[in-house]
Amino acid sequence: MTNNHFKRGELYSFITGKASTAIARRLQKKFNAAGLNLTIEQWSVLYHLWKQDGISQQELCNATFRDKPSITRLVDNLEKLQLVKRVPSESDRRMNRIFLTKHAQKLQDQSMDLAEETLNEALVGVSPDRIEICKEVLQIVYDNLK
Amino acid sequence: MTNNHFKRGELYSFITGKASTAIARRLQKKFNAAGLNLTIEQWSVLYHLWKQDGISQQELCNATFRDKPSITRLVDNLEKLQLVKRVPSESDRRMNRIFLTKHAQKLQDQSMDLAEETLNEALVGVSPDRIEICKEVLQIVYDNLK
DNA sequence: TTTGGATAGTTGTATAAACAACTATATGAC
DNA sequence: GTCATATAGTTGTTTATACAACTATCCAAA
Repeated sequence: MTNNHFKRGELYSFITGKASTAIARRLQKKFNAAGLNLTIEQWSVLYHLWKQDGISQQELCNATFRDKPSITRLVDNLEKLQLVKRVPSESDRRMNRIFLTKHAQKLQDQSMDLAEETLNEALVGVSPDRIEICKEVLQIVYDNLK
Repeated sequence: MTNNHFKRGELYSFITGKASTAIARRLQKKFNAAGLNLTIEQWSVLYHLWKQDGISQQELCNATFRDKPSITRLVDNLEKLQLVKRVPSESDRRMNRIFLTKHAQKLQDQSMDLAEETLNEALVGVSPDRIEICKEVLQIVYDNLK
C-alpha cells in the first residue's frame, strides 16, 4: 500500500520536527535553570555513555545518528568541560574509547529526571495507547530511512 | 492522568527527533540530486511564503517556530540566492514584508513533489490510521510546550 | 505632546550539523 | 611481506540555531 494520502498542508510538521524541537528546547531550559552547563546534544552523547561507558566515537556516531565530524567536535567540547576523556584503544590504534569522568557520572540522575519531567509535560492529555502507537510509527519511519 | 510510564530507554528517540532528522536528511539528498540548491531550512521558509506571499519576518518566526535572528539570517541567505526580496512595509516602518521572486515560485511544485515522495518512503508499512494518531500526538506535544 | 513600554528587525558570539578532504592504522589478497 | 582497500578519527568550510544586546519604530497613558 502506498501512502499517497498526504495532503500538502500536513507535510510540514512531520518534516521539520516541530514537536521534537519543542521538547529539546524545553529540556534545554530545564538544564539551564538547574545550572547544568550542558547542551542537549552533549547530553545525548552522555546518555549513551551512561548506558555503556568506554565505547568508540564510531559507536557514538551510530547510536546518536550523527556523522563522524559531529562526534569529534562534541567529544572535543565534552572533554573541555571535563565530562569525558579520550583513551586510545590498545587493541586498535585507530580508535579512541570515550570514558565518563566522575563529574559526568554525577549528572546522570538529575538530567534524566529532567528529561522524564519534560516528556511528562509534553504528553499531558495523550493516552498511553496513543503514545505507544506514535513511538512505533516514529521507529518505523527511522528504520525506513536510516 | 500523569504519564509517568516512560521507561528510561524510551526517552531518547522522542527527545532527539531521530525520525524527523532522518526525513529531513532524505529530503535534502533528493534536493541535491535534483540540483535544487536549497537547504531544508530555506525550503521551510519558502513553504510558508508559497502559502501566503508577503508576510513579515515575525510571521515567519511564528510559522516556522524559529527565533528572530534565525529568520533574519535565513532571509539573508534566501535574498543572496535571489529567491526572496525584503520590501519595507509602508504602513509600519519597523516591518519587512518578504516576497517570493519568480524563480522561487517555479520551485514550488518540484520541491513539494520531492517532499511528498520522501514522506511516502518514510511511511511505508504504516497504516493511515496510525499516521493520523501519530500526527495528532505530535500536534498535542507541540501545543503543550510551545 | 511627551514619554515609557512594546514590537520588528539586526548583529555578535557560541554551539552544532553536513559535506569534502585529509591522516593514520588495520586487514585481506596476492 | 607488500599493496590495495577499508575503517577511525580530524580539520576546513558553510549553514543553521539559540541567546543577549542592540536600533528603530510604534502606540498609548499621562
